[in-house]
Amino acid sequence: MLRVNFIRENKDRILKGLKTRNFKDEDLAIVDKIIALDETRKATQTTLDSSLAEANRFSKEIGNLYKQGKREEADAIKAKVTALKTHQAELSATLNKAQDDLETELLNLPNVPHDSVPPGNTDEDNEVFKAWENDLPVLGNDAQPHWELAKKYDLFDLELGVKITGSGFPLYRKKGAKLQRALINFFLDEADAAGYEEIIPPHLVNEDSARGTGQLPDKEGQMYHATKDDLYLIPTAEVPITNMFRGDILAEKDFPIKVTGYTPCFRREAGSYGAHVRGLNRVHQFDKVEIVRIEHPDRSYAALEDMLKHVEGLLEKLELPYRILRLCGGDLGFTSALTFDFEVYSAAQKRWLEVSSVSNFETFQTNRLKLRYRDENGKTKLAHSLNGSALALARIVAALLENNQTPEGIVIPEALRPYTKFDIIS
RNA sequence: GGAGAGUUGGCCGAGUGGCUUAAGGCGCACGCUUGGAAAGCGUGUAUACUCCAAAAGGGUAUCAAGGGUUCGAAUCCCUUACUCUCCGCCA
Repeated sequence: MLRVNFIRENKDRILKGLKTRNFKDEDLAIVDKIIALDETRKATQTTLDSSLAEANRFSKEIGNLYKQGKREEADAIKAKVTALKTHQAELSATLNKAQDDLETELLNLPNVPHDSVPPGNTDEDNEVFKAWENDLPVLGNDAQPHWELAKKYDLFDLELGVKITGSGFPLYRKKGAKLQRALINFFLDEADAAGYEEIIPPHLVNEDSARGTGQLPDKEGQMYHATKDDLYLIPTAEVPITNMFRGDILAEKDFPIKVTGYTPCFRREAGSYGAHVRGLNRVHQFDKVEIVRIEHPDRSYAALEDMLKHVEGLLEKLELPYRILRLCGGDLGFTSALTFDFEVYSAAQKRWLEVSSVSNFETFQTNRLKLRYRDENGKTKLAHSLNGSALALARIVAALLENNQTPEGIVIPEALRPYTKFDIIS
């Protein structure tokens, strides 16, 4: 959520940003609407405040008059206060409505894209920020997609997942289960070595948390909702981790804040179907190690670069062909200012699979979260928040299985062997 | 799940309707003092919104959250959340 004052002061920038996100001309009116609602809110607030001040003065006077035994004078003033209160009730109804309307409109306004965000409508318009310079792996004609390999080596069982839960809930077994555990530990160790504090957060969050990072109301349909207790299953560790700092006022010396955590992620993915969702390409539950940073605004883009380097390092150690995309205006998430997606090449499917998304949200999340810091003048300012997958497992597994298949079995990359304690799946 | 007791500023803690502009203490910051430090003394010490061109200075709201009673609520009433104790269930 953007601040109203920011919108007032940067109207042209906002409009330009909305155009990058392909807003139609008639939809740009939202900006003026927000400013108008805020005018109403301010004017009403001022009137109400002075009326309240008057009533407060009267009340104090009544107390004094009673003490002096001047009951009649006190009663006369009481009547005045009663009259004021009727007016105040109206004003506060107007104020509440203006605030609610303003909030609703603000929730509909996405983040301002960074200047480097390219124009475009769909994922096909994303800019290849860093291409894979080497040759892509070419497998023989007998190469199998990961869902076939999983059957061959008994690595995961989708039918059993269906029996236990439903489609999209894979059950990993044997070396498939061990591979999952190995990857999680590998990713966590790498994040730890890069200075991230490891935490294990709750896997269900309350409504305030879901709102804080922007899952509500934007992506309500994406989350599993435990209605009896009004809790949400987390779609990513970003939600509990970033909300650790909700409402905090940090000191400058607290920066940088770097936190990592492994969690399962639950996503409803309503409406998904077809060949692209086969196997592990798109599932309702997957494992992910997330990295989150809370940064000083001056250093958030340096932090973003640092995070890209970290994710690149992981993919290089896993020896997977990857490329980095800079998301275009049409594909950029609602809350993000700048997002880089990482894709690994799945040689058997002959397509790129998204395995990581690294974003700078600037103050969009921290405004909702009320996550601030005190600057050198003692003034509170909004911090910047960033996060990235480092990494999401299911598709990494898919690519590893496919790319590393040999007649002898699936070869485990060198860096992962200390974790799997086996070199090959055969 | 049942019964009871609680929730006050960064922290501890007083506060049973107007003397609260939330006492007192701790912490923190600055100053005085000191060769330097400690102690001591003094001053200051929340957040949000808002008024003012700005600064200075005002106003409003906030004592877990929301609602109510009252001219007036930290204080009385209702609802919810959370914490603690005991019981039940339980890895």
